Amino acid sequence: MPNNHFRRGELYSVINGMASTAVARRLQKNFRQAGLEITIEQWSVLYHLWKEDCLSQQELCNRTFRDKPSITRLIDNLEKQSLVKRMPSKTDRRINLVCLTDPAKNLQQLTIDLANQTMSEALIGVKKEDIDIVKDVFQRVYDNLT
Amino acid sequence: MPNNHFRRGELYSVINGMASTAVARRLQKNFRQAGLEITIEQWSVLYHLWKEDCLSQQELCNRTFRDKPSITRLIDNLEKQSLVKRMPSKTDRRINLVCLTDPAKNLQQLTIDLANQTMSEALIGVKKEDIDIVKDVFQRVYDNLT
DNA sequence: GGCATATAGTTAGTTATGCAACTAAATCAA
DNA sequence: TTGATTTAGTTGCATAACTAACTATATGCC
Repeated sequence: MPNNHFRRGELYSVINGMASTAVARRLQKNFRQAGLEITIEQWSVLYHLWKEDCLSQQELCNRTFRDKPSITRLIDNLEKQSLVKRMPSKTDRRINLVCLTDPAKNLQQLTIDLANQTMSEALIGVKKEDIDIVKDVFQRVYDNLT
Repeated sequence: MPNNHFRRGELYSVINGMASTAVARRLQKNFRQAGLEITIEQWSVLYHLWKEDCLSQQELCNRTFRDKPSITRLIDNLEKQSLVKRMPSKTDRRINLVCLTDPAKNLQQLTIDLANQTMSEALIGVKKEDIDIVKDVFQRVYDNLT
């Protein structure tokens, strides 16, 4: 039983260490080699805006699983690079709608190709069913804890 | 096919966002509620030292999947809290062996119990076989990229 | 022995994260 | 309508991450 218990801590350690470094690092590297100055965190925000433009910061928090200060600062940095603009909502003056600029729209295809390529490299030898299981497990974990 | 491709980027987004925040945040919170002042990153270093004490910083890099500057500063902070000590190796003067102090040894049982409890909460409704699949997938991903 | 190369660790600079405390606007209720 | 509560976003502070450049020691080759 102590052995069984210990393995859960280990699982945490493995998931946290591997997932959040190896893939992220490779993707970041591929971005840089392609001459792109964006971080993967910034990219994850753009990713959701490409799916649906002009989201509120709160909505970006929900979709990227980040807290509000993190999003505030990611948007700050994206705005400095002229990739997004904060547009005050007309119906609720508390809300900033975060909208893509034209340069950001042009990044979509290239960066998504790079992400696909990176994930393909990462997933060599992994069965499609297992990928679905990983997604289900993380969804369940997220639901359990929030 | 474009749709299929898009889903891999999404997978990255899901794994990175969910795994590295929800579980980590909960575990950190449980540590703090128990009056422990350590971060989960610091804990992950201690975790490997409890399994094998007096590892070199390079060995801690390998086992925690972190780079050298990250480990340098984690050890700096752990040393400030008197949880580890850097001991120069007698056979190779480049090497610091990182060794646990007595206070750190006393933290082992409590923090591992908290980690187990957190992972149990996180994994409610997840089948044991699926947990093993997740571990295998992440091992494979890590091997593919390093 | 002596020089090139590899390895262990540190430092500096930028970005990101979490938490707590804050402002401003909207909503709800008496 | 006014006063309390909720929601959206920002700011300050501490820790952690990556990269690149650095020092110091060890190893390998001639």
